[in-house]
Amino acid sequence: MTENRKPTVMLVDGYSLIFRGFHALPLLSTAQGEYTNAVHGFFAMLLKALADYRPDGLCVMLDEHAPTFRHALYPAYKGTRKPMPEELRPQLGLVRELLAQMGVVTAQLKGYEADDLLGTAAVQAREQGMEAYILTGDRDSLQLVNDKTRVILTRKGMTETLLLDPQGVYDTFGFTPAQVPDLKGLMGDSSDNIPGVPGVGEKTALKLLAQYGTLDNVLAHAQEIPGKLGEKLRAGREVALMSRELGTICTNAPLKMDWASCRWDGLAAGLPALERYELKSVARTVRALLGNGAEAPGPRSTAASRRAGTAAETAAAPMARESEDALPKAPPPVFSETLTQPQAIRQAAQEVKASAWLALCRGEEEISLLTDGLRLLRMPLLRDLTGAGLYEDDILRALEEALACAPLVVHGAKALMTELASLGLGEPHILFDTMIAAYLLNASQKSYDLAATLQTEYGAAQPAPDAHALYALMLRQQARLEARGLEELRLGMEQPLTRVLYHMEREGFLVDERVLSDLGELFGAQIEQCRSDVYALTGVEGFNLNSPKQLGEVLFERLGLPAGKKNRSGGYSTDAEVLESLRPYHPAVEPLLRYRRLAKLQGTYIEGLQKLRGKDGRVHTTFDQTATVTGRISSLEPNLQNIPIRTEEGREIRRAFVAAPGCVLLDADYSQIELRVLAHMSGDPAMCDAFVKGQDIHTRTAAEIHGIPMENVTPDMRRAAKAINFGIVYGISGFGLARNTGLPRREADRFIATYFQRYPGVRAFMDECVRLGRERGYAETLFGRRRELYELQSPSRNVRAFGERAAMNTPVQGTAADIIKLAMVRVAQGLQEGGFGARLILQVHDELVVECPVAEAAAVSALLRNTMEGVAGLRVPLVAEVSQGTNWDEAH
DNA sequence: ATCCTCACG
DNA sequence: ACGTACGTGAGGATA
Repeated sequence: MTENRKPTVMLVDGYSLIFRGFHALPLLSTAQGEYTNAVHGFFAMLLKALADYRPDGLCVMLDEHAPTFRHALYPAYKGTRKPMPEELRPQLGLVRELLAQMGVVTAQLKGYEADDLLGTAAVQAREQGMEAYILTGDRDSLQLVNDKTRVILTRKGMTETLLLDPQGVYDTFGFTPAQVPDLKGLMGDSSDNIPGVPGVGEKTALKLLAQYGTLDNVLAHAQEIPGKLGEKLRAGREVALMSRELGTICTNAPLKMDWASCRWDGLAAGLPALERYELKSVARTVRALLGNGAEAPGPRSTAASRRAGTAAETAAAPMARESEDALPKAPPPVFSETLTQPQAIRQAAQEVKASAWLALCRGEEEISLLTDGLRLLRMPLLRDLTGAGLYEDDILRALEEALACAPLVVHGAKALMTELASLGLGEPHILFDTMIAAYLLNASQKSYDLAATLQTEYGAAQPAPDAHALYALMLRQQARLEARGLEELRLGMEQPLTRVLYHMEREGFLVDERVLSDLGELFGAQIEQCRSDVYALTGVEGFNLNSPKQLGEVLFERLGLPAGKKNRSGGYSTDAEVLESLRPYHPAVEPLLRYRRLAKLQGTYIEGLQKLRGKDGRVHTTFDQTATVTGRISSLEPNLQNIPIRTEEGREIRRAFVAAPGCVLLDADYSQIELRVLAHMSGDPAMCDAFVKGQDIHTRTAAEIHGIPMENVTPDMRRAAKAINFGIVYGISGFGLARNTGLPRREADRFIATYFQRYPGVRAFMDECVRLGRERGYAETLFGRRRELYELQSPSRNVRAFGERAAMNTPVQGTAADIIKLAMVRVAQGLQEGGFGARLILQVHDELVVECPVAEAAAVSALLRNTMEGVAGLRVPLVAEVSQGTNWDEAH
């Protein structure tokens, strides 16, 4: 914002506008018979005001359907209200739904009316140096008007409004803002059933206030007022004071405004739904509004900012639409055409450019586009356009412009963005990613390609994959996401994250080839040494050390070493655990283990990274946002989430990951995020206490288990406790703990029993996870992400037991994943808004890596830490530690 | 393609 | 009596 003016926010009295719309317009309805006149009216008024005043922020206040503090004061409050017309009721939900899709923040609070939220928010805005517009049709709000708060009063014709400052209120109505409650005290309000002084109407009330200024002063002078009026005032003193109280808007409701989330740059996301409800002119207005918008749409607000920002506010209830039959179907395209002639494509590009949104489907041979006019256009794949010379540059440019300005419905936004970039085209705006939606609806699929997604959504009767099918798919998915309360996660977390990941992929991580090749030579020599040592010490030459089969034969048959476990296909296991146990029995085991370690490092990391290092000297991983059942992201080609760190030799590889000249690497790590999430979700007192006090959690656990002071905990005790804490998060078993710690099974069992005695909240939480998993068929994170738990239905007790552990682990691992995802979106936003040159380049589940110009290091470190620690608002603190270095080893 | 092994959180 | 820690991806061998 370049204007030299204070930031402004528009606060909207939602139901006031909805009622006004309902009464001002005839009963419009959709082809399916849904009434939409109030919705239409509401948005017409809202959009007009946005266009006229262009506020920086927007928040819609809604009423809760519950008694308010005013009912406690006066049970008959609003007692004369007629029941809501049946034609109106469903429209309330519709407005909420559309607002949610548009990313418009709504606020509502049990026990308070929208007026009170308007007043509270206006006061907070003022306190924070902002100005507020209150958009309403209700004159009560005039009492909120002051030098920083103005009311936009809707008038008869719906689009006609009156902007009122204090002077304007007085000039128009003959009273000051401060006199509004006094007026109510005297004259009452029949619509809210506020009594007022019997026998005193508007005329008298205004006259009294004009003469005495305030109600208190009127009452103080009641003795001197002659005649019937004086009598009425003296008799009505109590009712006047109560009526004033009823008519006074509360400005300190327990609502904390998070202005950063009060944005309206995501309105376009509501366009498909507006089309679906046949709100054509509203859709047109949205388009026009965004088209003329001076400011570029910024990153959208996030789920947590909406939730955390208004701590006492209840989330907007999505319309429940669980019935599969009721799912909306896409109307058929009005026109479908295959375009091969330059002239036709050029013309189509113009049409596409003018469209409010586009569904875009990239097939094998062609690309298809569906416009907001439901015209389906097919044309040869973009890539081919640059080839054959068939199409000229202006077509490409027209398409580029079209794709850059029209919000897109696509399957796999990140891949598309990458592809467009490779064609030299700009970055599109993403409205709806059906791949992300499919993942949120079911994270357990093997594949999320379009064919698989259509398959899950339609079964055998799936439509052919084109842009129209994509659009229909979106409508179905959107309804199902809403019904499950997952739209917030799509709009506020996953889709914004897609863009962040895209940029991280493009940035890449600089790899110092020299470090890699030096290390490769060193390892190569040592590998050869180990190999010949193994041959010499076993007396068997030339067998393949990489072959578990050959190795097993040598170790267990020729040398007769004691075989440990078998692997799944019945062969001897030769994994590190088995080899470790063989160490004392044969001198060849030592070099063999070393061979294994080094060969892994050489093959997977040294050689693997060298192959994938690009011309820019950087490795560009691909993040897969739909790969894991828990909500984590994964990294591939190369996988940068499993770069060695646990062994000294492995750690060396990290020294090859470096910052560009003039930059440092910042590495920000969440400390114990999963255990903190567990503490929060379980609410276990001891565990929460440990984190609140900033104690070392493993030491505290050891102290609890042994019933000793923390000072007396030995390193061994701490180690065991650490293993238990890990095990707890995984869905512990005595066997697993025993195997991992080397403790006897009996002792492991005892430890677990004692643990649960000390942390009863954790046990209760785990039991509840399993119970809920069985009851609902899925596990859920704090943010509402779900994982289906098919395993709990299995006839096999092993599979069921696995399902139970997943039921316990997923809420914890998944919530941690949600938290860092949100942090990434916020960090990216913070870096952009702060104008920093620093860039996010990697995420490793609880760690973020940023490449940062040296001069920005301090500021960006603080931004990272504050953002990461501030995203969630758990009942225990989140702690992020940031360190820096010129290579990744140093920075970690 | 699938298994085994092993790198990470 | 049974088999068990949660979540990933890559490389090499084997079928």
